[in-house]
Amino acid sequence: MKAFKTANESDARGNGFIPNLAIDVVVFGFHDSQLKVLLVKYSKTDYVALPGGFIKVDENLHDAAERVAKERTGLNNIFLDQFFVFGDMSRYNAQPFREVMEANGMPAKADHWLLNRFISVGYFALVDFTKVTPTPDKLFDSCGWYDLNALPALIQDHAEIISKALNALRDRLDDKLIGFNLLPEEFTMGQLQALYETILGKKLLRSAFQRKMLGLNILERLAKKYTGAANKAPYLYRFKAK
Amino acid sequence: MKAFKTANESDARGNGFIPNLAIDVVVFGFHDSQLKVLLVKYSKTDYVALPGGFIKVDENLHDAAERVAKERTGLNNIFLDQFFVFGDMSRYNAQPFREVMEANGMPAKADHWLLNRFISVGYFALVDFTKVTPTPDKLFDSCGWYDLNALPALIQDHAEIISKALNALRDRLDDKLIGFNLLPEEFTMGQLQALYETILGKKLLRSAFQRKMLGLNILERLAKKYTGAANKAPYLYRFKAK
DNA sequence: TTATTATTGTAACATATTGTTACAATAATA
DNA sequence: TATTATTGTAACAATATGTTACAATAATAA
Repeated sequence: MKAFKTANESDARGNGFIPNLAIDVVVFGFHDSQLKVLLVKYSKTDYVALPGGFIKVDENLHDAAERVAKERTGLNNIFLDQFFVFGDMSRYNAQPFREVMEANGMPAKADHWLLNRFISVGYFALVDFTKVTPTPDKLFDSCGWYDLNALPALIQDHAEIISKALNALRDRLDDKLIGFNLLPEEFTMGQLQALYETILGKKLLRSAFQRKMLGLNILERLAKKYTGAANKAPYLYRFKAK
Repeated sequence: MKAFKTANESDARGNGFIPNLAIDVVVFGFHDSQLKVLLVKYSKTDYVALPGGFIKVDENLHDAAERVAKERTGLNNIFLDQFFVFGDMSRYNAQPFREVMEANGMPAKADHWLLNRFISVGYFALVDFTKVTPTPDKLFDSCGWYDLNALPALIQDHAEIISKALNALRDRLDDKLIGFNLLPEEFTMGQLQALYETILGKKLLRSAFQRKMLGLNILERLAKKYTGAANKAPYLYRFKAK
């Protein structure tokens, strides 16, 4: 969960928001053959966390997730998928928030709504890395990409949330063909394979991979891409929506 | 969501429970080659709903789901899986609850906590039909099995919740081998195939199905089962836990 | 201009998985 | 003892996937 977003969140009562319920969004990007995750760091402390937020009392849950994702990426039409609800008492630890609030000159009274126990709905977002503008909260955090293989220490259970998000992404990759959301509009077969290998965490055979992808009939072949390399130029492809 | 369960739920403020958040459990059973769903019917009205409940302020989410499932089935160690969170505003309709409360002599003041908007975490449970004792709430409902193919009208979005639960069950059937939770301890290959066919909604080829199941190395072959029918007696099998 | 080099696109074959047909082995009953 | 309806499994066919091989480039070097 992530605190201090819109005007009302700093209200000690949390007026206008559903209490005890948060959203955490794992925003995945793909760059330099690496999976990246968008994280925020609270100012004046070193706490690193997932982008998160709360649900307005009259807001659709999915809209709240979109709002959170849009605030941190600057993007519209983000691919978002629910994957798990985190509701163990063991995840409850208000200490980081208390410190953040105090470090930023905010009275952290014991009954402040943000210091209560929260259950959090986990979403993952798949975005085109090149289109994202990591956007910090105006008041309380910085925001940026981190390598999935070199994550810093995260508050509460946010490391576990990322881990479960990655598992969900892996599970749904073949059935739901959602990987394309991580690539730019046009891409080569090599880039697509690198993406799959990175997500699945294993090497794939080039020949079989290409045959499979082309056999799915979801790729439109475009012009060749002359990279300047001393070899045959690969074709560009575009994902064919149904 | 389901109302009026333990002492405190009838409190107009909902003290002790997390507000605006509910759990709905789709309890699946298998009987007579049919999938069954456990539903409750509120007394003095004809509203039919999924078993549901709320989360205590200091209770693990999963424990709350177990508690709800246990209250309606009488079973311990129930297989439970999260599948979706229902959070659209369009599902919000307090009218049925208002009627139920009034019909049962309970003052349904406009600010009663149960009449607020709820977001609901969907779980499905897989149980051995023969072991379940459908147990109504002491005060406000009856409880029983309904054929999945002949569901009555349900309140709010409960029909959609069941539909999504079934989809989740289908998706996870092969990967996670959870179907066995719907069968008694010992079963024949024919029963197992009937279960799979019912869940997947299609016929399977006996020969390939048997070969696949045996090839998974998860079945322990027991004694033959003499059914009294004029044909070869099938073996009984038991699911081998890892 | 003509090799050289690395990579791409695809064919060809091998292996594994799944679909389909066939048949022997029963457990009652006639 | 023959008949009947299943069950367990083999055998073959059709697909799908794993693996190897090779022609077709797009630069660069000779």
